[in-house]
Amino acid sequence: MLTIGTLAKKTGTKVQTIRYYEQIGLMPEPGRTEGGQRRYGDAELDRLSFVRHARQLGFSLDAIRELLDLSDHPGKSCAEADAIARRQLKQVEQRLARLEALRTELKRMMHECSGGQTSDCRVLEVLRDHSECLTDHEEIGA
Amino acid sequence: MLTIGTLAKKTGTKVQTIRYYEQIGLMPEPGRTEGGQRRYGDAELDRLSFVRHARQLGFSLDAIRELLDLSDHPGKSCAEADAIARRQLKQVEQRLARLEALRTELKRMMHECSGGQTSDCRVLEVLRDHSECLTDHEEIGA
DNA sequence: GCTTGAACCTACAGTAGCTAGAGGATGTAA
DNA sequence: TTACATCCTCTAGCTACTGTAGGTTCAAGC
Repeated sequence: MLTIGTLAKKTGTKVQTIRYYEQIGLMPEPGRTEGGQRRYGDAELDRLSFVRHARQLGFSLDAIRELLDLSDHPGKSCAEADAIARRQLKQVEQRLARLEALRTELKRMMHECSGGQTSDCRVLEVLRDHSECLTDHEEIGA
Repeated sequence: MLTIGTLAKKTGTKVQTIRYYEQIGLMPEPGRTEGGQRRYGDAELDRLSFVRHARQLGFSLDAIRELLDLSDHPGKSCAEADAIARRQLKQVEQRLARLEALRTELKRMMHECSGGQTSDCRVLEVLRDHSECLTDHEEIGA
């Protein structure tokens, strides 16, 4: 039986985050001691590891909920899990593309900075001059 | 004199976002009509364009505040603006590296998916098996 | 058995950067 | 004058946590 602190350490999670996951129904309500403290078993350790691993791969909590559901029903089609992963990959690739564009523009901007006063600063000038801006009001999801 | 809606359209911002920027002090309080509606001039249009452009480049609102401050004081050293941009570039490159790693792992995961039942699903299996996880409890900022 | 102190508990507030909705007032064109 | 798009304020919500206050429980050492 693990305390919440031990579980936190084993999974690289903060204690509050575990309680938060419980609150939003991602983790089950665990057993308690007489005094009311949470105690966890291996099932919870596995589940939390799954969640954390998926988070590290950038899956949203909603996507993780779906994945956990699939995982809980071994008879379901693998295609759904694959679709979720595919969606995730697409998102990652979109972000990559945008970040690469940002890097290019940032580098260009800085490259032209003369090092003088802000009145001559290319960094500020580029930001000021939206006519040089190539994007057409796209949002940034960083 | 521009209404808030026109300003929003011209800069690709939502009306609520402009009011939000005013609320947090990023945009000045504009003049009002007798009836209390906001009216904007060119200075505000420029400032908002600057803000949006910087946001598109991934700068945080705090960083933008600093940049605006530098922009308002033409005598200050350009080095500060350069440092902010450099910090931003570093962050972008860190995110890029992480996203690239994610893409690799996602692809590997999906590549091995057989398409059968979830009980044999590699996607779920990889997520379950944290021994295969190469990262050591790093957080994801995606 | 008693003390001590780390770790636990709940509840609430705060973070970034918006976005959405309710319910009502204003501006403008026909 | 009337219609209706747009504006106003205020409040709450979103994601995914994180932090704090004020109090309780557990386990180890004496």
